[in-house]
Amino acid sequence: MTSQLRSEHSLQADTAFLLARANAHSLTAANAALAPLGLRVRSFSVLALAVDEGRLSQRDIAEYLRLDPSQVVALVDDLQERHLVTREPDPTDRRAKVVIATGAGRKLHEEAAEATRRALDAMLGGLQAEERAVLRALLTRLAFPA
Amino acid sequence: MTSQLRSEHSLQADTAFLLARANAHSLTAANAALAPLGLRVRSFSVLALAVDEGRLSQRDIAEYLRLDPSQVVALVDDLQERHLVTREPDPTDRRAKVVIATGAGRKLHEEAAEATRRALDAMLGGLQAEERAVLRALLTRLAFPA
DNA sequence: TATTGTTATACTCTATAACTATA
DNA sequence: TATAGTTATAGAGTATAACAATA
Repeated sequence: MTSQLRSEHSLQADTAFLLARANAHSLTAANAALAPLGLRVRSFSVLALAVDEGRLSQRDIAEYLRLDPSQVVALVDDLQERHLVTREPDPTDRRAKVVIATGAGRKLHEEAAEATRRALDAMLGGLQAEERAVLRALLTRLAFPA
Repeated sequence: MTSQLRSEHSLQADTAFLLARANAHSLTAANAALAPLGLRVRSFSVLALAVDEGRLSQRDIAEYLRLDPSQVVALVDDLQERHLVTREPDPTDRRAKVVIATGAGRKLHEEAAEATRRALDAMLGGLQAEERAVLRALLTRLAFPA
């Protein structure tokens, strides 16, 4: 790659481009870290929500992860076949199914969370703790616009 | 969506997740802004590099955009068929082809850059100028690790 | 031997429409 | 009439291997 690739290009000043490239790095690292556990970023994300206490429906999960509800079906199917989550009926709405992690699911999630944390840490290695906090705060506002 | 989706979840503290969600918003907005011009984010990015003075080869473009060289072939094919770019032989390496924007390509790029700028502006609406600069600086370091 | 562009192929992700059962 | 989950399908994006021309 020529040295010009690190500067002088209009895309370099484009926040959307930087966001895409940073995300691509992050995705690659996270998927590599999760592969030995049989997970990918998306299945890990669903598992993480199932571990939390929110008792989320598939619809909730779809909205939170910006996925189509039909995609969540396949992700939950996979996790359920591996006995990592169960679909429980929502007592207040018989249409809805709440996704809950099993004991095995919680255990795997712990390992997976640690693996992704290490991968992210390596990627953020050049940033001070305060810079990381600022980045997280700014990204939160972009990720969840008012 | 329940109110719990805005907080209390482990993913909420995960910078990689925030990066992915912010990027998804950004991609959706940019693709929508580019659609009337017959471009998508990836073809726009290739066009933008062709407009710059770097005289980049397809290999350079692939590396910069984190694409496989074989994907750049298809993107350049499309732009070339629409007479927005040309492939010029590199005098210093007969294997390589330099991708250069035509006059029409430059004109369309100008419109497209303005459209994406507006879309990004809407997305960053909640951020002050200084916050935007900080975000851009931090993302640059993640996008182009030393 | 290694690299550039290319073709081919398979897999993942994204987007949409339609169906069923419930609300 | 609208919503939750599901099925199906097509298009976009990602990843890999192999080949010809050239370095």
